[in-house]
Amino acid sequence: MEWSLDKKRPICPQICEKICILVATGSIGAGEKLASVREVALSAGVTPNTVQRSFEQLEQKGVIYSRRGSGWYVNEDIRVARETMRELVNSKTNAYLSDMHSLGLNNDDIINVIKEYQHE
Amino acid sequence: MEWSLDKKRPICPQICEKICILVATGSIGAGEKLASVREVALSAGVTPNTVQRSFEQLEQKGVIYSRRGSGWYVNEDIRVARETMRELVNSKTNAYLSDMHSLGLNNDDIINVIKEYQHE
Amino acid sequence: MEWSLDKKRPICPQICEKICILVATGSIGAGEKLASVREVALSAGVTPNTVQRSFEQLEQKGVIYSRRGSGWYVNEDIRVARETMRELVNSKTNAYLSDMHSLGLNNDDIINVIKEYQHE
Amino acid sequence: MEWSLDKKRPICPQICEKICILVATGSIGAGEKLASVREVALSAGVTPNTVQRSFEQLEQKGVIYSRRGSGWYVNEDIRVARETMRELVNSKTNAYLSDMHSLGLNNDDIINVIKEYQHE
DNA sequence: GTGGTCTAGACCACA
DNA sequence: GTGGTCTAGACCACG
Repeated sequence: MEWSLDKKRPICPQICEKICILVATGSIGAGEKLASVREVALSAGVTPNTVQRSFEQLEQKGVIYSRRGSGWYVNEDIRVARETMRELVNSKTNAYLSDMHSLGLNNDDIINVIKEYQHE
Repeated sequence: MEWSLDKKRPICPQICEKICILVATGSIGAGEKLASVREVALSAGVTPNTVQRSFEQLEQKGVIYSRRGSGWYVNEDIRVARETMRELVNSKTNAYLSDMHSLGLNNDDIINVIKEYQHE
Repeated sequence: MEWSLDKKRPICPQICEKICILVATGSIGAGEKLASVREVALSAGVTPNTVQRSFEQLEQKGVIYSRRGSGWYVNEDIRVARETMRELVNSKTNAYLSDMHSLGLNNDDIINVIKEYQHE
Repeated sequence: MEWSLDKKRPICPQICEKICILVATGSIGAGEKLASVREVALSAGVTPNTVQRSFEQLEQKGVIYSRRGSGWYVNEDIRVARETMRELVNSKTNAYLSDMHSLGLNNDDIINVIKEYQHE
């Protein structure tokens, strides 16, 4: 699995997001078992500690859950994952628009800039 | 001057961006003297230390320069400021689009999301 | 580690130079972890703040880079450090020769002056 | 008169040095009248305040002296100016050699670097 | 008055 | 533990 983490930004939330996407898009099915903390840590090039904390945060959100001695599993109800994804889109879009506005761009400017990028 | 800084985010880059906009849009003319570090600090409600760092970063980018005991001045060539602003827009847009794509949105989705937000 | 800093001159560039030399000469290997900001501050007898600024300046030159919560690491490519050192030598030599020339010394005079000092 | 001051470094000592050289080399003769503070300030592009302080420092060293209502004059004895110049050479050379040594260059290296520059 | 540098100490999120 | 950021306040030389 390719994680392509940005080492300049906090690792933990990045891992949370990646897994959320995998769950929300069905790449990891409901009820399915996740790779072990150690495996994820190895493949992502981070410490198991960090992966553990990511999983715990996802558990708290209700995306996954743990079974002692067995591992981590995707929750049967993946609506939480989808909702989390939607919130991510919202917050990132909000932040982006806010940034662009303070950089002096109006709504039309922003749309144009994005379209330029997409055509490249 | 109204700074309207978001205290939840790093102050330094915010000040850099604000000044950059003022220079790039001509609100502060080429060669013109900026408000002193202490004045900006007072009006922005931050420490002179923070303003100093912001100005130094802008100097290193070639947007402004300092004269000891005299003050900070806008560079004669404001193209640097314009270029810096453009780079900011680029990097932020790149990051945003990259995030949206990894969240599973395609180009049309992104445009739609943004338009939704702008209508609110 | 012995820092032997000259407290009469700005500390920040002195730390930058010392680190640069250690990297350029291989005393700290490529990819290797540096002592923490706090450790360096302690051993050098300065504030962590100052060390932090030094490291950031080295990062911006591409000599080292940081991993949040982990530490500072030497860049894999140490050519940047070597280049930075060479530029330091250049700029200081340029400034020195320029000063000597405006003090009325010609090339031979300068060489002689330096040799005198070295024999002391 | 061409002053070619480096705006990034303290102005006052630069003016002092320039005048010292003019006196020590005889470009301004012993007992001769200097240009007025205002004239120097104008031609050098600095404030009269700065020139005034430079002259006062030179007076304190015994290089020049003032006659109320008349202006500033070179001291009849220019040995002080020559001595001051020599001290400048000494201190700058000391600083330069110290810098080079901390950059890891030995005596031979330094001589070589300087010769390289002079051949350019 | 101005910029330039540093100290001392705090708080935060991250590994 | 680590880096990242900021506050508060000091001192200096310069204009």
